[in-house]
Amino acid sequence: MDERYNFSEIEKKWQKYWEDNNSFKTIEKYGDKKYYVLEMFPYPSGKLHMGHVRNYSIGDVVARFKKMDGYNVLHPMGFDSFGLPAENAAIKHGIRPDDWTWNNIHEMEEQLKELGLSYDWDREIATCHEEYYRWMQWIFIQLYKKGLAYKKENPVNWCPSCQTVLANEQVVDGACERCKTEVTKKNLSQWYFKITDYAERLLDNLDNGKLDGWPNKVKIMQKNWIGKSTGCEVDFKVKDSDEILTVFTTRVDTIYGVSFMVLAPEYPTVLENVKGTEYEEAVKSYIEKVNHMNEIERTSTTNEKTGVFIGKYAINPFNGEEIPIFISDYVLMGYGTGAVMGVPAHDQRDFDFAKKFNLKITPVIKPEIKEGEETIDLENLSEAFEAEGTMINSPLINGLNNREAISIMIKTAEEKKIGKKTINYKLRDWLVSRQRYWGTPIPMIYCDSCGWVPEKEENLPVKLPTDVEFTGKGQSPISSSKEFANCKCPVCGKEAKREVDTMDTFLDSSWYFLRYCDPRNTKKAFDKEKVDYWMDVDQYIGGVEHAILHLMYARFFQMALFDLGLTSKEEPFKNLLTQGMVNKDGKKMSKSIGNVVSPEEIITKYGADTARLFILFAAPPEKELDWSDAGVEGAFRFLTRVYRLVYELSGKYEFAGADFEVSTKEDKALNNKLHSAIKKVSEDVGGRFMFNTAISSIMELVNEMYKYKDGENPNVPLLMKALKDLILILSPFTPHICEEMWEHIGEKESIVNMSWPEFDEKALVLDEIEIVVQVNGKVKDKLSVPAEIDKAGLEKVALESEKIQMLLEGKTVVKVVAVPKRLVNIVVK
RNA sequence: GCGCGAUUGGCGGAAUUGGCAGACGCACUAGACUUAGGAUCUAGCGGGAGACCGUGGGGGUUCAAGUCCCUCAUCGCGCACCA
Repeated sequence: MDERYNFSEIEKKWQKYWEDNNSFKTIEKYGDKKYYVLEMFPYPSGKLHMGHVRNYSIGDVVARFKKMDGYNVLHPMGFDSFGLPAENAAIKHGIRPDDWTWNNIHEMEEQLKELGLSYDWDREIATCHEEYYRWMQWIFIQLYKKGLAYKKENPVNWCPSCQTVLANEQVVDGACERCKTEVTKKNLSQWYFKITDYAERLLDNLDNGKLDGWPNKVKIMQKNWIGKSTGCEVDFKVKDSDEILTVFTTRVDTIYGVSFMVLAPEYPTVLENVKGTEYEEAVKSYIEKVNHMNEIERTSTTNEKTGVFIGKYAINPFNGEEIPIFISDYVLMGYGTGAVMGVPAHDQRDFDFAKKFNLKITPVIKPEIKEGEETIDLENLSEAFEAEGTMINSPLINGLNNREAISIMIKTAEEKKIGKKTINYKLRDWLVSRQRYWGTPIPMIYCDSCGWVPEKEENLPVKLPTDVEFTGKGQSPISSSKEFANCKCPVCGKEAKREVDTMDTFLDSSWYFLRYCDPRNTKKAFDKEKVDYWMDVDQYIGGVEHAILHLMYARFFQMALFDLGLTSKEEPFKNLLTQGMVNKDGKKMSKSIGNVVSPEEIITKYGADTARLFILFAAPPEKELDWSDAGVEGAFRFLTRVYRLVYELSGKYEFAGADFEVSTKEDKALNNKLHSAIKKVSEDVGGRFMFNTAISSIMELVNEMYKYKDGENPNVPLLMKALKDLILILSPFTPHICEEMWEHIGEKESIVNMSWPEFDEKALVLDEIEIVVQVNGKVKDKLSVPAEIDKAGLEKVALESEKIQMLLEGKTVVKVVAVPKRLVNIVVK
């Protein structure tokens, strides 16, 4: 060991050692306790950023700790390697997407290895690899066979820049999640997954204890996204017609207050209803106008209500009243039935609409006014009254609380056969087709006689063609292949055509954690026994930006595969940690601001151990982390300090282990610090995920050791024991330097195979402790007392203190609260 | 608008069950060693001369509140005409 901390040599040396010795190779040990640590795999952009470093450092500390703690740890890494950037590179620079991707993967592998992460590289996967997408296609076919995949023509979200459709989840504020281009609507025939069949289960498991290890925030986001609402469908007859319009409402209690009906402009029978009438022109031009609006304009809540009367009337089935029917853009075709009953007195949107079109406002709920509150003039409402109250003007339910009225009205509607209880979800089926090249080909074939049929499983994979042109325009590049589309129907053998669309890359990432359990299987997607041994993922770590998309899709896949009998766990991720972003100067690191700190430059300047240590120490993992150059210096300084401690002591003392007594006060203090640190790190890394406080307790130990070694008569065997344990508990954070020091103190085996040190409860207990004496809750004195002193003894000692006696002079003691091991509080008057 | 979450020294943060607020680190100040220091070591470091005052503001519960309750403010995130 060099006198100087030569991090770059040390890190290279140990990275090579781990690789040469297969230090992190993992095999199934059935019956042994296992731990599956998973970090969200990266897209191979070619360069690692600080967010990756944070994500993988967290995972690595957990993996290394659990391994030392006796678990059989699965800690894999791979690449989510299908996706648009590869194709864009092809369009721009004429590089083949596969070449571009594999080059990036190799670069990123190198960078990951430079961080000293404890991955079992033998399990590495890349979703663009034939052996991966082959099984992706196989899974697609299983879902298809189970009735969970279907093709449908629908208006879909279309990104004009990416030249592809997008899932609802990929549209953010009316724009493409990836390129921020405004999304338009297009009518296309596309493949969907029936995720809505799983809405209830996806929702249930958020609350039934299965996902207790998830952040509440993520669960709430998913709950909102699924958007369950329970209500009632009611049939309204159209006057002078056979047509029935069914509305969906959560407030059937207000049905006597209905004064109009609104349909979505896209409602299928609208044009038919106005055909040849005086309303036709106005209705058509309104629909035209709405079609030209983008998502943001259309859904803006600040917009004044617009709409057009279509010349027809509907009949309220409860009171026979005739109400005018309008179309308006505030009613969405995609939710409920696309038809809404207007109750202006008790819904703000309906109120705004009624005001605009001078429609009747009939109050049917009377507020219960409490004393001191302002009364509400129901006859002259200035806004809708949306709170609870007592039913009025409603023959069937007058006098009831409106909540009770809801269930009675649903029952009545069902009895009269004019409606039924309904549950609606905001969640839509998952659109999985993409009109792009660099993705898994959808293994479906269209035959004029047989319709859509899946490719035979023995013919998988359906390989991506290579004779394609990348123009960035029009249809999927795959359709430019001369060979690809032509095939034989797997059922009847006639000429048939392949699907030329590829799968959304979110499918690839919806089961990769299962493939890691059995990554080289050429016979199956994964072996059930292996998956059952490793799953579920004990700790999943990644950015909160995946709270809805990836994390919901993966849950859906896991459930569907569970239903297919392919796995025994219904949920994939037992515990989830969402790490915060890495910022610089309070802002997101970005090229345009020019505040990007690259992992490479930090590793070159300080080494991977310092980078890891700083990033874990600077903030708790869930919080945002502000990059600080001074903070990195501090982390580096600490490692140098540890290194020097080992170097100095090794030159002075023998490391041979020997029995020792912990006798002096100084011995006890050091021993106490040592065992407190072991305990703290065990708890903070093993359970709380507070790496910052774990590291700070190690720093305290180092400070104490510096103090101790220069004191009088240091107890050498004790010091050596502390040094050894120090290296052990620091090793998950900064593995390279710890291996080096470990070797230096004469240990023969790699530190990754060592057991986690145990702490001694007895060492944590001090003989003498300091307790606080308060008078009226204010600290007035501190006393050193035997740790085991009881309540009465404590009280006695406190009252005998000189300082306290002086303060008590002339006052009456009302009460004394004594809490052993903590404090005494004397209440006086 | 609705739903989450946050607010603690100059800064990042700690205080896990209501029990000494400010652990640990950064920055800063003084000193030591030194030809020199952006190395290292030592000491100090919330405010106030002090009694005391201090965890975004106001109120409450309690012997005791950063922690529990009410209320207001600011910031961040998510959803957003979902009937």
